[in-house]
Amino acid sequence: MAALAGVSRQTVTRALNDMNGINDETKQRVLEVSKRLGYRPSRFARSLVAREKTRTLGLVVNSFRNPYYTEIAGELLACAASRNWQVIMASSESADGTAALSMLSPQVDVVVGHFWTSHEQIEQAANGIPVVVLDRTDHLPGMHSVELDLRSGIEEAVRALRAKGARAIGMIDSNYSSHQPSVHVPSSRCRDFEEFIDPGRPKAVVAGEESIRGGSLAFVELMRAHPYVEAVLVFNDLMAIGAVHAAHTLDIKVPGQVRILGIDGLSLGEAVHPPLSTISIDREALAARALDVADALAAINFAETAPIRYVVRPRLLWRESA
Amino acid sequence: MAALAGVSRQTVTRALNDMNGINDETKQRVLEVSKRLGYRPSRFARSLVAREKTRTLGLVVNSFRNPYYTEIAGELLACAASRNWQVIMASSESADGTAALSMLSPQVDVVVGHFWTSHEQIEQAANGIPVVVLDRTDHLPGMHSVELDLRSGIEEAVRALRAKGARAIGMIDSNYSSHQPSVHVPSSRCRDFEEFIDPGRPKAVVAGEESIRGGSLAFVELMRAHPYVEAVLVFNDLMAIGAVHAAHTLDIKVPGQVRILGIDGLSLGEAVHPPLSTISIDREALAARALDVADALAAINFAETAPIRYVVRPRLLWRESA
DNA sequence: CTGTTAGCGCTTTCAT
DNA sequence: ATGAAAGCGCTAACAG
Repeated sequence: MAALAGVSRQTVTRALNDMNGINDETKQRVLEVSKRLGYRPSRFARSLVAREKTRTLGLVVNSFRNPYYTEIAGELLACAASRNWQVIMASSESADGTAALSMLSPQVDVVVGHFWTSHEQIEQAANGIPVVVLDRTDHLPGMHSVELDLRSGIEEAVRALRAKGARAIGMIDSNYSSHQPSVHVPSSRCRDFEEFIDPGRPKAVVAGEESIRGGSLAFVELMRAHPYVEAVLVFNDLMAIGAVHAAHTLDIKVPGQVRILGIDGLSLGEAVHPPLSTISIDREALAARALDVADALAAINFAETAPIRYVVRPRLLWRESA
Repeated sequence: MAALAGVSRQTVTRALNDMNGINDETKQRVLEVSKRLGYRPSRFARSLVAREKTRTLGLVVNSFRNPYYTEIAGELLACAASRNWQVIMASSESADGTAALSMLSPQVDVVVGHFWTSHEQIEQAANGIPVVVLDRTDHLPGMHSVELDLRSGIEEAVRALRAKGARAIGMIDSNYSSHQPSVHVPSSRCRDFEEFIDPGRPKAVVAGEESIRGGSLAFVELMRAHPYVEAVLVFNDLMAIGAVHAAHTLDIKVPGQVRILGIDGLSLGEAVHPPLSTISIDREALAARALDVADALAAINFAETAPIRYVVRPRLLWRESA
């Protein structure tokens, strides 16, 4: 304690926080001693007595390799800063996020993130801290959420592609949910898609890894197996960019021969040729809604409440690839 | 206090942390009451008394739109998790980072980030918290740092491009440091580059915005002004990807007519055609060194020390564009 | 201007 | 198995 080095507890506080009611000379002396001793006030004790407790939000980021997630993280950080929240992040790179969640839960007031596991597992890992689940199309009982109405976007997209003259429409899905590579478990995006396609037609669906390369490979496979397709809906923009590259390699004209439509609305999509058309997700709104939930919970001091739910609607962003 | 609702303080603690030495029945009763009241132990008081204080690192991310920074953030997060650090992030999107720094400083033990301002400004915003400066090529007096020896990488690159037969080598620089668009203030990457180019030759340097689009525009401008260049070093991979696109549009063969070499080593560079050659920065090492500093500081309990400095060397990654 | 007292909300230690 | 007391390191409020 720096108090030993001259004065009393309180005077040290006054000097370090430069409050008034202290002799300038004593202040200098205290500051000097504290520096010499390398003294640092404990942030724990400080926040314990602080009148206005700092509000901290935990964010579980799925992957720092997919710009979709990092852009959401960026939006959330910006939004959080403007609303006076601190953000502690953890990433769950291909794990299910519950590990990250249970690391975070003791340090924060609320956790926001993409979680693909069951309601029960999330609740258990949350350890009593409220969780805001992002981006699920299905609703988890008893959890706050900012959902995504991709279904309506996909319906609109299929209709629009038809209107543009595409007769056979295929899809490149993610193989993420398929634990054995041999059997494909359709993602919910894929299930929505299949529902809006005429049941009569053969299904032209191929799955790949969620990356640019995965999209390329899947596109090649799709065109080999179903050469008749005139439009392809792709699980996300990253894979769609890969598909555009593959089309270029295969010398297939986009959108002349095949229309390619991604999902996400990444700005990266502007960088390929032709620029990627996509079902665009309003990530700014997603972040803002998540913070709305956080603010609402803070207002009632994080007491138990009925789940707060928001839905964000995507919109079609027609660039050139479809 | 849930103690009012039945038992005493400690019994509540015992129940909530399920410690032993408590009747199973009382425990259940306490848990039930605490849930009904929506009771949450204060994380502030908890961390105050915790034997092992949680170590928290602040990370100032420059931009969530440039994968270079998000990938570093990802590496840091992973590395931090494995070494038992929490990470609080703030982003400084195009601001100078001191605002983010001063937001973070009361909440963390040490701050890591890219800072382009002066030593004094950083120190002031840090408010006594140690700072680890990343990626500067110049050294800031009295600050811990993980520096980047880009100079040697650029020298090697210029030499290699010459060896591959490129006679005139141009550069696309960032206009970030130029506050008026009309006068170009060369970045340090650019100054290094110019030093390794024969002083006799006319300088073929053009500056643009740090984005894919900025790279495209700058490439077009460069080829118009200096049609004789046979190789181009680009400020970063994002801009280099733009340059590759522009070359495609202008029908310039890469690497046949012009070799294009980026800086950063983004995996995104694999996604363009031809795949981008680049001066690759080992982001994993960068993150690891930053955490080495943090660990060293934690070991001496964040007392004042002489600056700790690491240097990370880049390596040339020859894919196909150069 | 400075020092003393009283908590912040929890956990640990020691009694019961 | 439970309760009482002490203290984590700080700051607010009051005394001197």
